[in-house]
Amino acid sequence: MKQLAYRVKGQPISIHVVESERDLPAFEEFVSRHRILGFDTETTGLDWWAEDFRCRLAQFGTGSEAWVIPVDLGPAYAEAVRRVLRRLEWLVAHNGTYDLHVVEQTLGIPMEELAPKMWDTRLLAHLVDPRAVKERGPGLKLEELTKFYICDKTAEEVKGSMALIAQKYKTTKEKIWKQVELFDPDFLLYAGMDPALAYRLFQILYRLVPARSKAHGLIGWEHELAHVTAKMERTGYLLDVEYAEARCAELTEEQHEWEAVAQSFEVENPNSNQQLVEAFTRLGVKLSKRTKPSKNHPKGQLAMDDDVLSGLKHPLADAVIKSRKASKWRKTWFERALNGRDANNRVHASVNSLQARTSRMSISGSIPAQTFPSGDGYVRHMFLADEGHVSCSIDFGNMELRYLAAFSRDPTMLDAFLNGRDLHQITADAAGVPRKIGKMANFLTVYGGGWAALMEQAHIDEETARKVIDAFAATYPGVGAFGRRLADEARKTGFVYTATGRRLPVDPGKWFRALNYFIQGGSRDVTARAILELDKAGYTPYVRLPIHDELVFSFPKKDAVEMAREAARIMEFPVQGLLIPADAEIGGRSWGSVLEMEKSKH
DNA sequence: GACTGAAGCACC
DNA sequence: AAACGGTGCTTCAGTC
Repeated sequence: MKQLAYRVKGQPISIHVVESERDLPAFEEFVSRHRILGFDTETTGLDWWAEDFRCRLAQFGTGSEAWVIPVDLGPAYAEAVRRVLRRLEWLVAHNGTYDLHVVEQTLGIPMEELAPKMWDTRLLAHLVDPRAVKERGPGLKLEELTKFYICDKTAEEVKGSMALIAQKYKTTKEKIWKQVELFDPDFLLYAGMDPALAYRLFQILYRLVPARSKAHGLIGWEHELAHVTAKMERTGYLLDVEYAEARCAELTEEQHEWEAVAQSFEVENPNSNQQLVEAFTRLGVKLSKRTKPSKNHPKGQLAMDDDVLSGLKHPLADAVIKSRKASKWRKTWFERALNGRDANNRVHASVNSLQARTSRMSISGSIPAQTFPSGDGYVRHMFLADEGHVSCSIDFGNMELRYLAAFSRDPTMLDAFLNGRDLHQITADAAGVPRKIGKMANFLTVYGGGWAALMEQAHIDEETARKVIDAFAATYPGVGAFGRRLADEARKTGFVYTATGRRLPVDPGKWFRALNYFIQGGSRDVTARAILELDKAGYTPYVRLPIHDELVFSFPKKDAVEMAREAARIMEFPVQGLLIPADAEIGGRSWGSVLEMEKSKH
């Protein structure tokens, strides 16, 4: 047995490293003295679905004592870890859903068995303060939280250690996890500290969760939700490899075609705005739009975005737009999915159930689904319902605006939804503008936007924009009053509380954002509720992804209509007496076909 | 090579 | 009085 020692703010943490099977009884004796322990794993990478994925170390610990078990050494170690995981009453892990995948894939304990007894410090941290470091918050990563809540120096050392180890092995931070010697003392120290820090964070964070959040049962709720989304991650989404590869080839060809055009104007790299500005200046084209001011460029740089380029009506501009797009679409969506697929051609997204500062979920990794182009099925076609299944999408109708109507109690807005009137048209009529602009004004209100934003977005003059915003305020006075109430609360307390008792911090001086946070966070909770209710009804195996106000399903073909109807009924939810309806759309085999089906109806 | 900020673009 | 909220990914350009 190897012993390592570390100090956090003068308090010792002893790390015991099991080196042979003879050490295992001492480890199990340690565990038997505790009901709850911090837990973490070190693996060969993050791709838990890969065939060559291995768990290398498993670590357990209290705030002052940690044990490192080299599970990669043989079945006896894995068996001991399995026994211990099953015996412990509670586990504490940071981003525990990842460890649930690891344990399931490499040790064979189903997620369903461990999930009910796992506490996730990432979820607790979010309930305490959801802000990223960039937003002047504590952040959500273990290192960030360690720095904020425990000790600067420890965070730096632990964070920096893997980078140093990678240097020592003359490799990259990405590859080090596979290459580092199992008993490298630096690696063992890094590994042993993790469960100890998670354990300490748990003790600190639990009592910092707002009483109001606790009273609403948010802690348990978020844990349940995270486990359901982890099951979705595990299921993965079936990839149409042929289709994806064909699109890659197509887009590569397209990109080269347009790059050649750009080169004929002596632009080597269409992604370099510097080169583009030079080229257009050479060609005598006047540029004026600037990007927002920054440190290095106090006046902003000359903008080269789609808006500017398409306005130029120049063959170079056209080529740049098209080559940029072809390359981005291929790399971000098709290649990402192809590279992330498992042996069964399934792709596993990261569904981060509690991510944004407003609590919205995010989806990242191999399926950044929240950003898939929505115009047609070009990208979504690559995802297939299972064999014998069809794709189905169920989305909430007007979720955020209904949520706003329900809580603001504005009579006109409420009436519009209760009696099936066209809200966008009502706003448009009040201002004497086309419906499209009325719609923009409605959404802009949810975001806290004013006339300037409307002017920019709708390409209208200032006078018209002001008129529309004024008309909105006059038509829905309850919305303004509600927004002011939330802003006042934020000004006094620094926070806005959502209907589920979640505390969301608002930046000083930006109190108007309280309304958006309330709506955005509240709407997310309606989707979260739907996910949990669907899980109880046995629907999780059919759910592929949540995307804000939409859930995508794969249903057996013969039962699809009935299952879709039932799922939509489960999802629908009344807030403050106003129903947020859910509408099901069934397509063919591919996700993209749902969009086509929808189009053909209208 | 790693990291960061900015710009750009894809969404709700 | 006046305010466009929230994501993820890629690339460039500059720094360490």
